[in-house]
Amino acid sequence: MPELPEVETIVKDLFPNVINKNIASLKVFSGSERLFIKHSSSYFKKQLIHHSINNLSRHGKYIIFHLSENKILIMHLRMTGSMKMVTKIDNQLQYEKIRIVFTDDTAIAFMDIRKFGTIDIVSNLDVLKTKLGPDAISEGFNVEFLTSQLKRKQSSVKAALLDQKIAAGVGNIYADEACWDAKINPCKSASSLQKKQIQQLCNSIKNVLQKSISNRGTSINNYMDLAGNQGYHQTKVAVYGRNGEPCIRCKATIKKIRIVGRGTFYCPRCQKK
DNA sequence: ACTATGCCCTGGGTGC
DNA sequence: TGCACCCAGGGCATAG
Repeated sequence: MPELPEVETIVKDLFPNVINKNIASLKVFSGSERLFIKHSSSYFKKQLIHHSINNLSRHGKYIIFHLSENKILIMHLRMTGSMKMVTKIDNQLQYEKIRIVFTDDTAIAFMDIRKFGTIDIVSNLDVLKTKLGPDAISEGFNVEFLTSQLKRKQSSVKAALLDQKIAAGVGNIYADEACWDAKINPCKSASSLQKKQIQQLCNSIKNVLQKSISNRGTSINNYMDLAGNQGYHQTKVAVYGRNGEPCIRCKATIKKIRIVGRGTFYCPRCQKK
């Protein structure tokens, strides 16, 4: 599932392939109906065609295409969305839902097995600002901000880390990895963390995300990069998906529990409550 | 206002 | 081998 490091990898790879290109057409395949709930596919075609991509950015798990005439295309891959660079004439890929074709006949194919992915066209980024806090690897995400947020949270640390208004881009895998790295029990009440623990947690979140970015993301489940290759970070995870296996720090057995409906992995010895 | 829960969806895994 | 069932979880709507 693409979280911040996976989306970051995709955006970095996508950049040289799309920047300053002009959109010639939008191909819409069957099974893409959910993508077009907010607006019709013809609306999207009208909005996109003849526009150029001036810039590309990311906030949390959202991919942001900055188009000419101040139009903005926002994509979210959710659980199983992926993209691949193809050409206009390539056959439809498996699970391909839409294809954005450029005037040089290259194209972005958007695939999605479970159809949870979303696209939207907006005129400014207000829609993201209202639902997202600072990006977890940005300067805005720091000890002061995290402290102010955790203090007033009436939930577990794990639930707080999954809250995109607190740590935009952190998902289930990196929330668990960060808690393990900071030696904090994910069940612990967020508001009960000591100053030192919050400092450690903030550092751990950034370190865990940056390490994964340098490994081109974690390929557990369906994540693939723009070229269809897996990341390398799945061999580096400390707890996620390792229930029953020994903790790499203290050799105790990793446990799996559920917190706010999400599978949560932790070491009961070095992440005491 | 807040937090928790169910839902969307499909492929892969498990157990009978 | 077949088939029913369960699980994975991001973000949203809804319930409490």
